[in-house]
Amino acid sequence: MEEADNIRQAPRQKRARASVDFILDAATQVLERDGEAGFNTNAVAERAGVSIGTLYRYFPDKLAILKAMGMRETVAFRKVVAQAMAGETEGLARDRAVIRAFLRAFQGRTRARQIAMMAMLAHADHRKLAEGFGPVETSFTDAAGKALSPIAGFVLSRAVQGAMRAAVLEGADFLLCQEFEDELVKLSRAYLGYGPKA
Amino acid sequence: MEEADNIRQAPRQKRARASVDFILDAATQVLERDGEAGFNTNAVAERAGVSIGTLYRYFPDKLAILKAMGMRETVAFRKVVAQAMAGETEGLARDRAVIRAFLRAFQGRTRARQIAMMAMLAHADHRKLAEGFGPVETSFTDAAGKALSPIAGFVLSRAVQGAMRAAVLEGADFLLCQEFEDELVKLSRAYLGYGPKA
Amino acid sequence: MEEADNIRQAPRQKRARASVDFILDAATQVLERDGEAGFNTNAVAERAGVSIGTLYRYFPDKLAILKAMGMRETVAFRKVVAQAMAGETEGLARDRAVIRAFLRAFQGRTRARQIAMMAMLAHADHRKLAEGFGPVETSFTDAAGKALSPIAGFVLSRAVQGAMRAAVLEGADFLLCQEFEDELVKLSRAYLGYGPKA
Amino acid sequence: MEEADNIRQAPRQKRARASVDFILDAATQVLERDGEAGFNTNAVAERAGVSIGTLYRYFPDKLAILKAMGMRETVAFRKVVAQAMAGETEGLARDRAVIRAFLRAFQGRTRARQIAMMAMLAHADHRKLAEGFGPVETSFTDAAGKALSPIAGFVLSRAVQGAMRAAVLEGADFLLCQEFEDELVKLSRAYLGYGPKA
DNA sequence: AATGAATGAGCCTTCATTCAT
DNA sequence: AATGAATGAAGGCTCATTCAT
Repeated sequence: MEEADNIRQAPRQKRARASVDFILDAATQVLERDGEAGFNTNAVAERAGVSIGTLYRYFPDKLAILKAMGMRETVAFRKVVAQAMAGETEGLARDRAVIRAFLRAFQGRTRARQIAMMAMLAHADHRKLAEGFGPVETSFTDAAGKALSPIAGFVLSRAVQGAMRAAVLEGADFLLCQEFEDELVKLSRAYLGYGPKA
Repeated sequence: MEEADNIRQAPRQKRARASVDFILDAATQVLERDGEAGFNTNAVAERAGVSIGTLYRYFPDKLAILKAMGMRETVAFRKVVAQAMAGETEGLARDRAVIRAFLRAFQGRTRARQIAMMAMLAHADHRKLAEGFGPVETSFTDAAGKALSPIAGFVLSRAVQGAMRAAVLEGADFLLCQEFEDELVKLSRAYLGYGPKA
Repeated sequence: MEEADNIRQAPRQKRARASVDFILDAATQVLERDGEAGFNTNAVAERAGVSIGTLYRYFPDKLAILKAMGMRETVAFRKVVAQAMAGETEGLARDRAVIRAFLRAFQGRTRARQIAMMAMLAHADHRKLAEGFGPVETSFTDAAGKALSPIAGFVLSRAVQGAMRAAVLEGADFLLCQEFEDELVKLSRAYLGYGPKA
Repeated sequence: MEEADNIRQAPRQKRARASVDFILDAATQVLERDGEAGFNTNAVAERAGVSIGTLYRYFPDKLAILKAMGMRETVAFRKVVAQAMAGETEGLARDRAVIRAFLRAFQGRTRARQIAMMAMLAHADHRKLAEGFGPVETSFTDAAGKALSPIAGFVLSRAVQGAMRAAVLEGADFLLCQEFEDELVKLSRAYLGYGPKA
């Protein structure tokens, strides 16, 4: 209801809501299959099974689709993070849970995600994309129990994500190795001042 | 024989060498001025002061220009890193020197660089771009004097760069603050096991 | 049975009659506000406060709206002319009354009318638009009391209107000056053979 | 050289000059054949025998073509008028010569011209189109040898042209009759105060 | 009768690339 | 080697019109 920013017409009927989702799904698929070069409105509409006119009913222009994809991913990511933070993932320290959740998101379709991620990085509003970090940043406390400064929170969250993104973008083969996850956790904990063995 | 991947003809004469540089300079300027949308071969050629035909003598296609830009930046970055690593920057610890060199590179043209960086991230070959990290990764040793594992080297270098990139991409206003630099250094040292006061 | 040429369904109910008028009013406003480029069926329907489907109940296609606008203007013009001819405008010679009535019609919204007029000129059926001249042409008599030939009637009416239209289309600033009106009257009378002082 | 207003690139080579003329000729033909509805850039380019890209090399957009057509017609009209004014058309009074020149211009392709004229009226810059009248207006003198006031000059020139245009637009069958010409001349002379038999 | 979501033909325009000069 | 006019495939987008509800 309040995501109308990039949406031409708030789709209240379920049919309309479905159209938006079809289009976003189709956009993801097109991006994964053909890369950014093949990402054009006609292809997306066709893949979504809607007419080009319908596509333009819900998105003012091509870029808005890309942005909406970014937002949808971000929202999904936030949910995962929130779950991890809430300790729902039992038996795992929260930091490890968040990192693992992110890494697992790429399971199986690494190459495809790489393209989609690059396209998104190129066009999305990084400020908005980053909003999801807010809760993560503010929730961390260092070994002494002190809350992080805003800059420290920024550094930690972006550093961990930067390493994970780089692994995806560079097609690193250790993306799903345990050692990689361990090192990320180690980075986080070291920064927060927990002992190396924590 | 030594024809580079993306260069049609190895430019041996100085005039040709100059043309390539003019084109790359022009490409950077166009990207900064008009964003990726305005980045087209005709604009680049015009800005470079060469004909479109000449541009195509040196670059097989548009993408090659973007890739070459990425490579040139990378080479420049490597040089800075190498200098910092060599301790040429007197009175500064090597790690801090590298970080500072990177941060300073954005001084004054943050917004422009953001666009250029996004475009590059979207199209460049991340594997090749990352090659510059090789020396950095392998040179670091932890507090115990032990060399880092490849994955650990990867995590450290990408984490630091990830945080710096994010600051640029998100338009963070603390990009040139001392605290930001300090936190990056702290991140690096904590990960390597140096005491928090190091 | 009495289905007008450009009207799908003779609107007998007042509500329907009102819809047609709303649409025509809206069409005029859209044309004045956005020019011909912005003149599309969706915009007209929205401005009229009816659905696009309803618009198509009363007009078979877009062009019909433009034609109906032209006809409505013509009818209104005829009424003014008839009044002037009937001497209802007291104290003014009939010819001057007709000319003044036309000129006054543009008072206050010159620019808007210019666009509307151009659009109408471009699409309307000029033969039909001109029918309103019939009574004017045949009613004039020359100084000797002889009726005008059809061609002479045509020349006189179109000449006067041509000068007035040109003043609107060229944005002449003397549109409402007394001298302009005087010259038009003079033209008319001179042609009819009345002395220059008439 | 100074018509660059609507021309993207001053065509100095003869080939380029020819392209512009081809395009303008083609535009006229398309307009005459298919009306304004069929007047699209692709059709014009095809008819002109040039690629759509070439068309856009010389005209920034579709409207510019229409405007250039208007200007070309105006320039041609000016030439005819100038000739008539210069008395080159021997044995004919100057006013009659101008009128006849205009009327003859429609010979043979009345219907086609009507469409073209309407399209031009709808989009052209009427101020610019009217510039050609300058010399005509200022050259006329009344029966007493006195120059006309600006407004009187305007009224005379637009009145005569208005009647002629109306004949074209309404498809009048007397367009080329002698009586029509005679009445136009009579209108002009009566207005200027020459005796009815002049 | 009214609605308005959906359709899709088709238009304008861009720009990577070629090649005759 | 360089030039730059020409090409034309491709794609973003509009909007007149339909029809299920």
